[in-house]
Amino acid sequence: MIKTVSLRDAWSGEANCLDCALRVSVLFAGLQESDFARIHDPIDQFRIKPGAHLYLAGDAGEYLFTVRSGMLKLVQYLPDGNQRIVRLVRATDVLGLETLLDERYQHDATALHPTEVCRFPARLVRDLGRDNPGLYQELMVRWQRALTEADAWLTELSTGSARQRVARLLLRLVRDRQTSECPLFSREDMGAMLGVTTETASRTIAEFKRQGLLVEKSPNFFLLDIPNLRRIAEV
Amino acid sequence: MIKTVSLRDAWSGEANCLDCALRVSVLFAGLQESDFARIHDPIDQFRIKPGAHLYLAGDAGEYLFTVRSGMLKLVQYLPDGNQRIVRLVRATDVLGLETLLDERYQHDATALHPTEVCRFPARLVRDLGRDNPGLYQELMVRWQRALTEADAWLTELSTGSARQRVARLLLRLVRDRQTSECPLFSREDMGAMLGVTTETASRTIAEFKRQGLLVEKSPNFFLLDIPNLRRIAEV
DNA sequence: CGATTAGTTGAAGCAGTTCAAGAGTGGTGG
DNA sequence: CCACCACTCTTGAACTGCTTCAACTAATCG
Repeated sequence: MIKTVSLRDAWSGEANCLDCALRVSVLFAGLQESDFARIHDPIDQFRIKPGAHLYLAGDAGEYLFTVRSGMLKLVQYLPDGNQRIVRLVRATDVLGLETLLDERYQHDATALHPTEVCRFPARLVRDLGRDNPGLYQELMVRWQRALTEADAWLTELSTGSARQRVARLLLRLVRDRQTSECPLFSREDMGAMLGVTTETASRTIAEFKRQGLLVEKSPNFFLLDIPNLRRIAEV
Repeated sequence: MIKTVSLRDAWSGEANCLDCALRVSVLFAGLQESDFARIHDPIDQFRIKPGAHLYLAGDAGEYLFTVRSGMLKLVQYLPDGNQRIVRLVRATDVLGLETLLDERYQHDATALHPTEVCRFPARLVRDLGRDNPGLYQELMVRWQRALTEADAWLTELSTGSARQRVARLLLRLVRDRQTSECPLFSREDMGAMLGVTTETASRTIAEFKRQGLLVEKSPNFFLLDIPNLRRIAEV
């Protein structure tokens, strides 16, 4: 985990929040300039390499994170060691909401692609929230978004045949995007998302490639045949 | 399919929140007597029979509900008509949080057992929230609780063999309760919770009964052998 | 350049599905 | 009050899709 903005830059970090390219869609969207002046704690930025952890389940954290770019997986474990990926988080999503309630992190948060995040203390959110009811509104929106995602994972990605699940996952990855191109991740991760084995994930992807539903532009970067994938997903 | 009872028919009186038996654990826990004086809209209580809907996915609702007793299922549908139960809600849980964000209901909410709920307008929560930051705290707790439940359903109830899933579901139903007795629901619902067919759910329950892991005290009311079920759940 | 890791493919086995039929239960009406 | 219907639960038997185990290839990296 490489720290790209040091504590020393906290003040310019403040300015960064004001000028943040993501500001309209980010947690602090509703804040005024005067509010930002009250941010004394540093807001650090981190650049996370694929495979690196942002935090681990059970960690007593006091920080929330906003994803600037890239993608992370949230992983939970069963007592028998089995793991399950319960959600993916992408740009503008917030991680670690549970720390606002003094809970420990509920998942391992691990980068799948090169990822940039901003880190800020839970206390900061609580302080700002006192005078900014709008911040609570933003928080509720994020919580609900996470919940909707969680429900969708259950209905879409844990129901039906492996073919259907893979197709639905692929479609999900390009949703809200203009292109039908998308980077993929390891077959093992795909299996852990869909509740199938690595081999099944691999076989299904390989089959889709042979059928021309996927074209591999470069290693693990695919072009999707959306209409036909949609047909598979819904049948 | 059981005939739907309209909410009008299920009305069982206006609630007196001040004297509510559940008040310490309910959404309005932190409010003062003076706050309750501001509640002009009636908070109605409803009694819902098993199989009746509280609301349906897509309904434009303006109401939240607190469960007083009983149990409801939250159901989502796939385009192919397949359904999946994504959560169960019980006493002190809140339903319809999404209406606070002006979203439509995301699920069908259907009673599994005889159920009592209190209904209150989203607007009321928004109004009270303006002067009671504590109410937001309570809301966040409920949202996080729902999210934790959703994640657990994925890792516990949609992973592993049918035997494991059924065992985990049963254990979940008696968690936080002093007895090891628990009412069950239809095999069809169990299947929809676990992502297996009705037959598999039935076979597994029948097998557990034969093995003495379950004792049927009365129809669909069981006594659990918790230690041995736990062994099955975790292996 | 050899060593490690991720992906692919094959073959065998099995858990869960599918389809079908019978048993148990509750409700309705003649 | 019993006969009948509707519905859920259970069980059987055949099938199949996924897993398991294993081998091999392709890519990555010190």
